[in-house]
This record gives sequence, C-alpha cells and structure tokens, in this order.
Amino acid sequence: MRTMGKIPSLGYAILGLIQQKPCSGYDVRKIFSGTAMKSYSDSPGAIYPALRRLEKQGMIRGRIQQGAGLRRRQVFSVTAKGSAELRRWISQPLTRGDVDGGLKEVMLRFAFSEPVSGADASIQLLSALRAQLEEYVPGLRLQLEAGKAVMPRSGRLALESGIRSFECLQEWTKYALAIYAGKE
Amino acid sequence: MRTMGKIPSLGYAILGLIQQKPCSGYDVRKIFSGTAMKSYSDSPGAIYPALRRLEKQGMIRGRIQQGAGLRRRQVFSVTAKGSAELRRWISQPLTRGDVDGGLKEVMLRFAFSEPVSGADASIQLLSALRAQLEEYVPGLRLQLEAGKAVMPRSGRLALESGIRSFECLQEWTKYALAIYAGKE
DNA sequence: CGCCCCATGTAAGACGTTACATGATTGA
DNA sequence: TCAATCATGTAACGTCTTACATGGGGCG
Repeated sequence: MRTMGKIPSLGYAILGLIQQKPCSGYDVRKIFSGTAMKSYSDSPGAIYPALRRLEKQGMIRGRIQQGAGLRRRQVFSVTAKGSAELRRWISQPLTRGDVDGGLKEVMLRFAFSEPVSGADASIQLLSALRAQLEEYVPGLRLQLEAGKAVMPRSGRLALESGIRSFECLQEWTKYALAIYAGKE
Repeated sequence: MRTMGKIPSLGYAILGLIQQKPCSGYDVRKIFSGTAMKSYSDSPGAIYPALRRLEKQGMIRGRIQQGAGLRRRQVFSVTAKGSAELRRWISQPLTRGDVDGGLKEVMLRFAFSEPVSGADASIQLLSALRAQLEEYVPGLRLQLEAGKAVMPRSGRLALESGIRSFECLQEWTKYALAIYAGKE
C-alpha cells in the first residue's frame, strides 16, 4: 500500500513554523497559543507526539541543546525531505474539497508559500483559489434562493454570512494578486 | 467527575437538523453531503455511531419505519432532553475560545437559534458575537503591525485575510441585527 | 521557602477516517 | 439482469483531548 505517512494539518503547521526558524516543542506551543494560529492545539499531548511522528518520517531532525544555565531543550530543524514535502503540499492542485472543508488549510498553505516555494507558488495558489471561489459562490446563492421558503430566518442569515465571507475572500485574492503583480 | 456526555460539534449539527425535521441517518448524510454543511462528515462511520451516542444519552429517539415497499429505515426525533440541551448549547455565553477556535461552531449555533430558542436568543448571540469581534480584531492588527518586519509577505497577507474576514463578519452582524430590529 | 515559568513527556479515552460489508428496491 | 440508489452498519487505525507527572531555574 505504501501510503504510509499522511500528515495531518497540525503536522504541516508545525513543519512550516520549523522551516521558518528551528523550534523546540515549547516554542511551537507558545506560537500556537500566543498568535493568530490559536486554532492549532498547543497542548503537549498534541505537539510532542506530532514532533516525534515528523521525526520518524524523516521530515525534521531534533538536536538537544545544552546551553549553560538553560534547561535541556530539543530544537528541531526541517530536513531536505521535509522541505520537499512542504513544497509538494503547498503546490498541490487546489480541489473542491479544499474549499468546502473550510479554508483554514488553504490559508496555511498560502502563508508558508512564499518563503518555502517562492512568489510564483503564492501567485499560483491565489489564482487557483480565486477560480475555485468563482465557481463555488453561485452554488451557495442557489441554495439561499431555494432555502428562502423552507429555512428558518437565522439559518438563511448564517448561509448569507458564509457567502459574504467567501466574497470577501474573493476580493482579498484580487488585492493580494495586485500586490504580487505590482512590485516583485 | 461525571462530566460524562460531552457532545462534539458533529453531534450538535445532527441534533439541530433532527430538531428541524425528524431524519434517518441516511437523510442526515445527504444533507451533509449536498448542502452548505459539507464541512461535516457524511461518512457512515461518523454518522451512525454519533446517532447511537445521542440516543444513548437520551437526546434523540429512533423509531423504525416499515413503510410499504420501502427499505427499513430508522427515523430519529429529538427528545425533550435533547431540545433542552440544544437550547443550553445555543444560549451558552460566547467565550474568547469560541472565536479563536474558528467561528464554524458559533455560526452553527446561530443557524439553529431562532427555531430552537426564539428570536431573542438569535439577537443575544449576534450582539455577543459583535462584541467579541470588536475586541478581537485590534489584537490581530497589532500582530500584523508587529509582524511587518519579521513575517514573510505571504504570511502577512494571510493574516490580513483573517482580519478582513472578521471585519466582514462584523458588518454581517450589524446587518443581521438590523433585520431582527426591523420587523419581528 | 514557595511559586511560577521553562520544558518535556505519558496514559486513557473519545472521536473521526477509511475501508469493507450487507441487502433490498428501482429503473434501464 | 445489471447497475445505481437506498439504508445501515462494523473494524482497524490514527489523532486529539484531558489530565497527570516530572524536574530544573529564577525570583521575591
């Protein structure tokens, strides 16, 4: 079968962080709990096993640091294999499933895209996302039309909020593409 | 400890659907796969165990339907206890964690709020959400300012997209509140 | 001395994914 | 009769949550 080694979202989040700058498990936890990446779990029961999995898969390598006066910490860096996997994950074609599974993972891919794969990859992702959204939103509008009669008011409004936020994201893709087109 | 019986997101999604209209497991699956609720798993390995859990907790009750010519199906309805639990879940105070865990669950609560708990509950949720967002967004802006120097461009843009979508949602809360204020 | 932060881990249990399995009914 | 759809389930596996556990270092 050899599909061994599927990496979950949390794994890519960690991998991407470590790629930007080598981190200990504790560092990763602090980032997840203190920044906009709060949606990823900062619990030790999630982070440390995830790190060990990534290490076992050869994506990262940990080295123990015994600085004077400091407690023992293990700092991880991304290996060549991990770097390649990050690039693959980022450049992977954008599917319908990526959109209706919520866009959290797509945004994570985009966030890491430029330092990992270069501006071309970022642009690629942005235009693919823009195209997906363009064919996704009309379907939601149809559902809203169809639901006018049967859905409760709060349900319709919730659906509208979804549509609005997709449209908002569409505008953002244009804005971001303009930035990439402008000055390189 | 007796915390027994915590219900996951998927459970509430199912409970809310069944409240609107009694459903079989198959019905639930079709709704999850065919509508804007695609983000919830429609796999039998998720749905049927979840239904049995809810039934064991006394939230729903299943009755086998043997309509002429049709295959056996088990249709579930919400019990009084399930209804009460839905109301509790919806009216529960909105925490910081609800916001930074992504707003999917909050929107689900809102979607069901009016038929389950009445327009007052919907308004309550909307204003709480508006308030939360108002104190949440400035923090993200600060992070963006702070990250100007260190974050890669795509990372900054990703953060901006998050900020924008929160702002978009803020406007939506105003829009929705206006509707509820307008004609009751 | 006691408390909090650094830093790492483990164990039990719940949940979801994937894949497999069954069987009746409807329509081509 | 063959395929698709209706309809329900189970088993193995992986991951996350929650809670507990450990210990050094700095500070008041």
